[in-house]
This record gives sequence, C-alpha cells and structure tokens, in this order.
Amino acid sequence: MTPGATNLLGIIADALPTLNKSEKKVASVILADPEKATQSSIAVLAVAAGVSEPSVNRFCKKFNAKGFPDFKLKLAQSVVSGIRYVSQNVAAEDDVGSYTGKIFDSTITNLALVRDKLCLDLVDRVVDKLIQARRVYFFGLGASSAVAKDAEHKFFRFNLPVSFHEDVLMQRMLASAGTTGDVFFIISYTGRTRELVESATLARESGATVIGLTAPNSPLAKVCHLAIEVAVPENTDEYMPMTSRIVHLVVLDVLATGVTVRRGPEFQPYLKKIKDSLKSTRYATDD
Amino acid sequence: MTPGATNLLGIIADALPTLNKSEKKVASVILADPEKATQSSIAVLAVAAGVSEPSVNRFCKKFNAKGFPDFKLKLAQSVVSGIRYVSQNVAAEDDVGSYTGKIFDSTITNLALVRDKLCLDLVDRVVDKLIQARRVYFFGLGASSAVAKDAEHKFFRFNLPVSFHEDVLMQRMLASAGTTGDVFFIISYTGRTRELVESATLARESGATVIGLTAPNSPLAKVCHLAIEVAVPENTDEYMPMTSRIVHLVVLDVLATGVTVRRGPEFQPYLKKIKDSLKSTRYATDD
DNA sequence: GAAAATTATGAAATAAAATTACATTTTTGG
DNA sequence: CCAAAAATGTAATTTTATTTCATAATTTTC
Repeated sequence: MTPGATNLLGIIADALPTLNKSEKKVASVILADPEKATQSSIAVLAVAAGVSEPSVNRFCKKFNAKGFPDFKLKLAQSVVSGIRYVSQNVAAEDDVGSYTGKIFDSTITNLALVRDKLCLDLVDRVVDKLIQARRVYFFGLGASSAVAKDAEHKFFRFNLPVSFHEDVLMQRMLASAGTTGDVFFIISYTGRTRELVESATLARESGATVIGLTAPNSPLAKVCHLAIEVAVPENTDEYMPMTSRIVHLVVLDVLATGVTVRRGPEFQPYLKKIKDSLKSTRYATDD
Repeated sequence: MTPGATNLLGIIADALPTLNKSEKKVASVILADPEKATQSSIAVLAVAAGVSEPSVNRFCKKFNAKGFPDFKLKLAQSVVSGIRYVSQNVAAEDDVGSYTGKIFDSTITNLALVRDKLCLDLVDRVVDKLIQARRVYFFGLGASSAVAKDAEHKFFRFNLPVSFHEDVLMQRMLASAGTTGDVFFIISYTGRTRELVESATLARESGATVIGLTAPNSPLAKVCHLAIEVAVPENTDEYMPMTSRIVHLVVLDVLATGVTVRRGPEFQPYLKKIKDSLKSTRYATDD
C-alpha cells in the first residue's frame, strides 16, 4: 500500500519486502485474514505461520507495539477503518459476493491511497482561487461529465457562482471569452482528452485561472495553473469499473468543504435556507 | 451515544442504568477513558474501578466478549469508530488537513459499512432484471441526478439499452408509457422526493419493473419491486457533503460489473471496441 | 422485620498466554 | 570453509486472565 500509510495493515504491506523469512510468514498470515489474527493467541498464530512464538513476538515489536496483545489491539483498529489490502481484479468466474467485495475494496483502497498523497497545500490554494472567483466553470466529458455535473450541484448549494458544461463547443466559447477572475475547473481522468486540453489552453490564454483535476504529468496538468493530480492505478481489467470518478468526487467534496469552512459560520444561515427550500418537495418523515 | 448503538461504547453507555454497583464502577472507568482502558491489564482496571478482577471479567462477558482481552479488542475498535464518529463532522476551526482527512475517512467508513451490509441476493436479482430489460431508464433529481447520469454512461459502455432523465415531466411521461420489459431505475438518497415516488408509482402501474436505490423503508422503497436500500447516516452538520452519492455510485459499479460478469467473456470484444473508439480523441501516452 | 433465598462480590488457586534468556541453527562475508 | 553475525527456536519465567468457591450484600417471603 502507500508508502507512509498511517494504518497498521498498510504499514505491514509496505514493509513486506524488507522482512526476513519468518517475519514474512507472519506478515502474510496476518494480511491474509487480519480479523482472524486479532482473535488468535500468539501460539495459534505462530502455528499458522509455521514459526515459533518469540518470532511472532519480535514481529510485533518491529511494528512499534509493546508486545503481542498491543499489536492485536492496533491491528483490530486498523481492520475497523475498513481498508482491506487484498483486492484483486474481478474475474469472469466471480460470484456476486466476490465481485461486490472486490469493487468496494478497491474503491476504498484507492481513496485511502489518495487521502495519504493529496497535497494539502495545493488544496488550500485551489480553495483560495474558488472563493475569489467571479465565476467558476466546471468542464468534463464522458465519465467526468457526471463528476462535473455533481460539482456544479454541490458548489451551487454552497452559493458559488458556478456552471457546468459538457458541450465541447460551449466549452471552447466560454474558454475563449474568459477573463481575469474566471476560474475554469477542468476534470479529466486521463488528462489526455484533446478537446479539454485545448479548452484549457484557450482559457489560459484569455487570462482566466485554469484548475485541473486529472492525472499526474498529463498534457492537461501541464496547461493548468493549478493541477490536483490524482494517481489512481490504471484498470488492467476490463471488468473493473473506474474508481477515479469516485476519487474525483471526494476531492471535490473536500474543496467544497474547504470553501465553506473558509467562509466561516456567518454563512450557515444560507445553507439552511437552501435545505429548507427542498423540504416542500419531500414526503414528511414518519417520526 | 444513540440508543441501539452498534458500537461497544454506545452499548455500554446505554446499559449503564441496568448495571449493578460494581459493574457501574467498571463502566464509568471505561467510559471516562476508553483508550486508556484498552491499554490496561485487568488488574490495573480493577484497581482503578475499585473492584476485584473477577468483577471486571464478568463485566466483559456481560457485553458478549469471550473474556477481558476480547473485550479490549472490541473496545479498541469502538474507540476508533467512536472517535471518528465524534470528530467526523467538520468543524469551523478545522484546517485543510483535518477536514480533508475527515471527509476521506467518513467516505471510506461508510463504504465499508455498506459493503458489509449489502444484500448480495438482491444485487443478483437486480442484475437479472437489468440483463433481461428491453430498456432501462435511470431517474434522479438533485444530487442523484449526477449519479443517474453516471449510471447511464457506465451502462451504455456495457452495451445496455439505457437512458437517463432528470426532467420531471419526461420522467412522468416515460413512466406512464412503460411496458413489461422496461426497467425504471430510480435513485434517491432520501427516498422521499415526491416527484420520484410518483413516477415510480406510475411506472409500476403501467406494468414495468421498478428498481430503487434509496433509503431503507422510505416511500420510494415501498413502491419499488426491488429496492437496494442503503443506510448512510444523515449528516447532521451543514459542512459535510453527502457521502450517499458516493455509495450509490459504487453500488451502480457493482451492478454494472454484475451485468458484465454474467454475460461472460464473449462480450469482451465489445468493451474493447468502445475503448478503442475513444483513442482518437486523446493525446498519445508518453511511454 | 427476621429467616431464607437469591444475587453480587472478592480471595485464592488455577490455567492460559506472553515474554525473556539463552542455545541452536542459518546466513553472510572473507 | 570458517568465523562472525543474524535469525530462529526451546524452555523457563513472568505476567495476565479465568475459574472455583467462600463470603457478603441484597432481595424476597412469610
């Protein structure tokens, strides 16, 4: 898992290559079924791994635990956080349970990955730009079009002057007409969609601020003033859906939250007003 | 903590009035500093509570633990989720790092929660319906509109006859005109949006199959033939964006994958064709 | 309101689990 | 191939948890 992972399972997975023979045995038994490991005694675990009890004990101390019980405690907490490190690709012979688990797990894993890697300073700067913007345009195509649409909805609720465009011609026209104070927020998983890169370039030339949510070192990232670069491993497998969309949505959640937090509490009444306006469209709750 | 809490700390807090003298002592010591309790031995905890060791042990067994170590394990897990739960909401004084972490963590936690609760049998049945459908309509409004749009995009890639509608009038017309073989897939976080519930009712009356992705026991869920009920805790806090969207998207990923897996490998060439058709719109990769 | 029954609690013994000290084996580098 | 270092295991020790049983507190019943 990610280098610098904060959770024990991730740390163990990271350290795997640096461990010696018996430690590797212990690690793989734990990684294979962390939950079971938390419920085993040191003796049981030692037998399962085919090593002696002191080896297990030494293993625990290596990972900054006071001893085996303390290690189990930390492991149990790590298990709770929901991250399982054994996600593989979906296979043709998978049953419902398998592919459901795999998809959830890989989504969760990727989120955890990005959480640990996201540049906070950059988030802060993007939030700055969004707050100062006279107007924000969200552009996306294909799968990212739904992401951009979601962003529009969310930021509108947070009372930012936003709009969303999935029409390539509209995107070009708006980009060309951009001025200082306009922010173009361009979302693309690959960062290689020609139309979007061109719109970004136009927007930049017209003096607007261009922000990208995209792949590291992609053509799009290079054109942007600020690029939030999200590296989600490519899907080697045709079955596996793109988790990048999800990660992008969560990053946008973070940005929206950043905007709201920065604005402070005097902004709260506005949010309530929007929420209340939706009430009449709903059936009352039972209780 | 809420009554009926699933987490150990909540359960203990709930049970407090029903406990006898020494059990109360133990409970209050644990509740006062759960984290410390997880790191204490039974002897230390007994002294801290002013009771004997067997009393502590009995206390643990009362809460469905095998013994003291097992209890500590569960407590440790409860502390993690509890702390997350308590500090989950974004506060006005949070800095970038805090709110970023909180949003990622709560998203991850909710995904893990739903992963473990999702009814696999239901997923299987919904996949069945989707495969057999003559036509699938995705309906959503507000935040769920972007989710429905994403679903259209994804299922279209998987060559299902799908369309997405966010126009209430279109939704009503299509629902009224539905026939056997049509599937109406209606997405709503609350399950209480009047327009969607009405469309669902119309669709059902016209003989089509109605599938919902929504809240448990909501009006919408009741109208549907099949309802995938996703319980994501309400955000009490105005700052926090809805994680339900994310969970819905992942559930739709699961369904799309189910459809593809069920169709088997002879369907693969089609997926490749779609993928290839997008190539010419992109800049070549560097490597 | 006192005796019996029930329940709660703790002391001590027992059992289980984890840790340590040290011996043996394996690996590494000359 | 040998010596030094590292890794691993055996067995003793220590720590920790659990059970048993006796005692104390509480409740119930007449």
